[in-house]
Amino acid sequence: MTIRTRFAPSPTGYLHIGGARTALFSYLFARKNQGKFILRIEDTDAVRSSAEAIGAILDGMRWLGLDWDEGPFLQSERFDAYRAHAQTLLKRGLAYCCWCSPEELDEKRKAAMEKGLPPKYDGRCRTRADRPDGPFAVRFSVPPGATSFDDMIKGTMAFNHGEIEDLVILRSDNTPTYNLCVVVDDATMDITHVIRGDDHIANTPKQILLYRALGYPVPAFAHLPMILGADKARLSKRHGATSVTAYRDSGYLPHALVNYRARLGWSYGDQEIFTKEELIAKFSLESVGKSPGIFNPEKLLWLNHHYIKESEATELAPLLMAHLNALGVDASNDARVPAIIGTLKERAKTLKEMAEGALFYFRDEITFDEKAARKFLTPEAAGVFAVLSERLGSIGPFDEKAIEEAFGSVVSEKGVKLGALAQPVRVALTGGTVSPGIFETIAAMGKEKTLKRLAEAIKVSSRHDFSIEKK
RNA sequence: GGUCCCAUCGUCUAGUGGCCCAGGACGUGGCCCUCUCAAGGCUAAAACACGGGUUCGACUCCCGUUGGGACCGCCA
Repeated sequence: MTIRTRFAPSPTGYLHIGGARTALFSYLFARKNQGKFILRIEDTDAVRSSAEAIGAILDGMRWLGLDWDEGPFLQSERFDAYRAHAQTLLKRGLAYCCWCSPEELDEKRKAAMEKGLPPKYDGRCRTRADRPDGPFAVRFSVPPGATSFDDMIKGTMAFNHGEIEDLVILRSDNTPTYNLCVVVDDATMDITHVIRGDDHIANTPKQILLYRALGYPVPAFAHLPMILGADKARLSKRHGATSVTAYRDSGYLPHALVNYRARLGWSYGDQEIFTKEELIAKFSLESVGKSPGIFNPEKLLWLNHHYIKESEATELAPLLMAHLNALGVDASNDARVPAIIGTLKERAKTLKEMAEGALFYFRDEITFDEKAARKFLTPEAAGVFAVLSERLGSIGPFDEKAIEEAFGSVVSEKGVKLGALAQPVRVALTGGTVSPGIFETIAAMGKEKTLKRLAEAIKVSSRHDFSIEKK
């Protein structure tokens, strides 16, 4: 039997960081077992679902590389199937019509909650003989007894039917509800393993009852613990960016996100870094933990930085363009880009940071940090810049080695330390005191731009008057 | 309130009765390297929630307590 898993988000928002992990685990489990991974959109709530959200979810899934084998199926296109199943239940006497109004039930529920009683539907219409006019809903008739199942993550779970109310499966407007839809879909789509968040645990016995009433085999269940925010509350907008596309826009690499989330709740000994292939080969539901995990942005950042460092400059280049564009730089025809990325990989934790750090390479005019300029762009420095400029202008291949030699010669002639030369040059070229190594920076910047900047710096330094910038 | 789930460093986790006075990773501190900032190397501090059992022996098994969380919809 081929293993079939599914990810079934409701399109009421973007692909959430928590939902994406559920998707990831379902995906990994299917791939590990040479199974199929199905995508289904649970949009039975017409009011809260939107086409934009569906697009955003598909977008997020693709970006993360979670390719699905079948779907996306839309529940809104399968209403006939759900209604037919509800009719079957009605015919078999396993469901009944209910004329109670939602308002009335809502009041009863509130009253029960206040008294500290379980807010359960009293089953009033269950034995009702008459068929009054007006709209009615269809409820599943929960039989007496108890239901238990072996969760692949949490272990054996048992529920008394006394705690389960007769759930509505068809609303009074003839639309199906969630529990009916999942069961019908999972059954007819031959889903063998239902992997989802543990907020669905309480639904599971209801669904098992539905499978049985409908005569379908019951799939295996695996309930994943939730991801919480730093305050141990369920992850929400308050915890910062939570949609996967927001991470893309902030300069995260998709695999960093995948790797991070795989390790949140799952582990493989002490290993932290996994390629996608390793994840697939090593994943198992047995090694998924039972307890909820707290989302740690710092570690994600570390992983992202790790993957930036590991990536080739040429593969990062196209990704960086978008972030440069956002800062008003079009570097698409600039041949220096790979070399520039090479200088920034070690110190940019995100692509966004990298773009910001790369800005000085592209600007026509640089603005000097006032404090730095005051300290380093002195008349003495102007003299050194002139000598250096001459040296750099005469070297053959403009590479790091030749540049270092040029610096070496100036250093020994002037009898100064390298630092005393490097810092002023850094300010002259980048505008500030922080940058990649000075030789690699110069090499990446290119001869032309370097000499132009030095010439400008000589002018500024000779004057050594920054009163204009001072205001 | 009821039902259910969970519990190892601040965080993610290893650990399936002796290998553990508890290992790794992020973060934090220190040192080294060094042209700035990083990166890298070394190093330090940091945890088995509590109380009872079971056992020759419990982080590991059982019970209770406490603390977190989820669910209780004609939402999904």
